[in-house]
Amino acid sequence: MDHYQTPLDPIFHALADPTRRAVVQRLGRGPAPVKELAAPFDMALPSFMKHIGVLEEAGLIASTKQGRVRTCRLSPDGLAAAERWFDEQRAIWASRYDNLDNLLTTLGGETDET
Amino acid sequence: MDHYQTPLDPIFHALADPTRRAVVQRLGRGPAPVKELAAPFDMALPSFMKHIGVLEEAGLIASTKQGRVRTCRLSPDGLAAAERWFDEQRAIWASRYDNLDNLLTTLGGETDET
DNA sequence: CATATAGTTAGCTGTATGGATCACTATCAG
DNA sequence: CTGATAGTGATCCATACAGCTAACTATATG
Repeated sequence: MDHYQTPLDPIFHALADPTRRAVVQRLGRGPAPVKELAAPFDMALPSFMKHIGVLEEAGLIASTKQGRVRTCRLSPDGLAAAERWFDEQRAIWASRYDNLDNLLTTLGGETDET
Repeated sequence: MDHYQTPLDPIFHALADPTRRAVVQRLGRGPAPVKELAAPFDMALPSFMKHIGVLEEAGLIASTKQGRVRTCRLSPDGLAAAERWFDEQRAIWASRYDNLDNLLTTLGGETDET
């Protein structure tokens, strides 16, 4: 049961770029062909395609080619993996505050919450 | 109304490295001096300090120096900013499904919004 | 068939990144 | 004062990254 986790490095790396985050955001509204995705950006197509490649490698998007058009869509698993990491962190802080709370409680001898 | 938002680029970039994520995770359990943070990693101190620098620049951690010891602690704002981005994305997907729902409803001939 | 469209492949380039070393400062312990 | 400890600062190096152009393939379309 190895719970094979999506590697976070490429996911966060992919998200560390405004162009790529914008693409993710746009795809959140639904699938789109590369050409349309590229339109808002002042960038040569090959350069833009690299971003698509990075996103796809990271498992954040998926794409299929039909005729000469490649359509991209969001693949929520990647995002979910990243969110999971944040959840873990929050769990850690939480347990820390619990401990602090326990400590204070122990020291104070009484739990007064107001 | 500029709502000066913490820039996401450096935050995600900082998180795109296992060493740095590990540091964040460790600091989630409470503050620690650099030396202690560096211990688990097989890396020269100056190299490790760069990671600390990246995290601090990104606003993910803060540090203060007392005597010759620099103590680092988590600064939750950075993490929060990143999480906020995920929240936005989820909101977008959600509205998309809403639209799909509306569309289907419209096609069905009735607008029912509970 | 001729041409436009949508990607793809293959380089090239400047800058950033992650690592190392060496030399240095500043503090604490005897 | 002497030495050890905890960071800093200043390079240096190899690799990765983000952008470019130019040339190519493959699919529509007139």
